[in-house]
Amino acid sequence: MPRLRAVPYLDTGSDRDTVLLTDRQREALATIGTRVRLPPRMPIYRQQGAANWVFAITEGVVKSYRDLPSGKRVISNFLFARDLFGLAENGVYVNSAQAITRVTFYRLPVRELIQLLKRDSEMQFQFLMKVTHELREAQRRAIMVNRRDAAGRLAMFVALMAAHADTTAADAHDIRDVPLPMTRSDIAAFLGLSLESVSRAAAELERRALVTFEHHLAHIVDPAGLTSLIAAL
Amino acid sequence: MPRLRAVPYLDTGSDRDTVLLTDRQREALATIGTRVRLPPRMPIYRQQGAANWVFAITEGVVKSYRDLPSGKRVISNFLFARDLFGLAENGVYVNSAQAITRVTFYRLPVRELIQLLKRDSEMQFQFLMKVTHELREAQRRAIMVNRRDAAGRLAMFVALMAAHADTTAADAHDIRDVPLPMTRSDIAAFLGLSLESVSRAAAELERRALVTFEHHLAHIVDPAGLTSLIAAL
DNA sequence: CGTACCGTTGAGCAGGCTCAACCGCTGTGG
DNA sequence: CCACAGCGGTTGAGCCTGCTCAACGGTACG
Repeated sequence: MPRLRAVPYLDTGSDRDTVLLTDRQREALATIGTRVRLPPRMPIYRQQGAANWVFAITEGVVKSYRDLPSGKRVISNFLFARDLFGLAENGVYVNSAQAITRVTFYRLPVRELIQLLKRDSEMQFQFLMKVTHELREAQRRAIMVNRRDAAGRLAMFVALMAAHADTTAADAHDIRDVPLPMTRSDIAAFLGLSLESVSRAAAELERRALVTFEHHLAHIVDPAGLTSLIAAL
Repeated sequence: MPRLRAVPYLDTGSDRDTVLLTDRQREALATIGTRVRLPPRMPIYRQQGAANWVFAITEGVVKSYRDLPSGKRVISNFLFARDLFGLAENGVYVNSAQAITRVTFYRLPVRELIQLLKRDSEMQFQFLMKVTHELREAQRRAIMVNRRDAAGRLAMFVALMAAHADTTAADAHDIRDVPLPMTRSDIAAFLGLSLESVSRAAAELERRALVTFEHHLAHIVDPAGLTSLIAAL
């Protein structure tokens, strides 16, 4: 059943992401939606396509990207478990979406979802908090990409992925091994860098003994050093 | 009374911004809120301050910005009539806000607003659409700032301001005179450029006979040329 | 009239982009 | 079984453009 993850607008005392939705609400969503499982690299929808569904991830990683007139590809966001995706405008998706890992999500028909939200005001409020959360995250990403130096951007990216990693760890700061299921090219398209720059930035972080990279895993060697580099924006 | 402006998620047939909120809903908001008028440059709230209010602009321009540890200042957004601002996380504002022009807004107490939204599901839906709209705009801004060339960024900025300008013109593309009430420094902090680069970019747009700048007004000389420069991202 | 602020312009520097070569791995077809 | 192409990734050389530092002009205000 679908879940949602969001930091609340108002203070709730705990600084952990609040798990939204009651069991009853999750059941209602599961009832109107369809559970779908897809293999890696599978396209989910294309920009300008009719936006008939909103998607709620339960497992895996999805990328949301946009192809620009020039042919450049920008990745707006990576989506994880308990995230929503399927942003649209005037009935058409503004981005394309594609599975990165094997992914499981609930496919929710928009019109029925809207009716459900209008009937269940508490659940609609959870969705409002979720979208508000995404707006904050988008601002944070904008600040990250604002940095001039590639190493700093990549450092922030690793920290961001660490925050999204399995929350089984008691504290996000204790996470040392960060899975990076996306390719270098995806990271570049997300950070607004060339993929060569990402590669060089990774080499620099290793040279500075902050993070090591192997395959699709980043290992944080010096959390304090990484944090101070991130704070230097 | 407050209004909201948003492009809907679903197709409504018209591509104009849909004016949200019924008269009754606007009255309800005016009842719980306070109408406030401020002179230019007046601070409204500070980042990390207790987030007790959400604001709905009826007239004027506001900037929402963030001071980074390094001392750099980033402008996340400019807000216009029929915009909401006051984004918070865990009960504290994530940005600071300051009036640019003389501004009038409704100051809505968050807790009462939430209660009102939970009671009036249709109005809550309008707010959900508004935040969704802002999320799309944030993605669009991210793409704008992604550009390498300063002239292209400034061109997109002028087009963005034209879209926000008085919608008295029948078509946004017909707007030639675009007020830019913010300083060059504000534009630079918004676009992620140095203010010298903004100045040089303005000079280049004038040299290319696309836009002329005087005081706080941009005059679009060659709309087609400007559009093609913008599309070249 | 001096000061402060906004804005413009110039010189030199630095960091990221482009183009290009190269490595290792994988899947394919002769 | 091997040759080859394709893809992801790394590294190097040189260029380009935006940043920094600096000087200067115009305007508003005490």
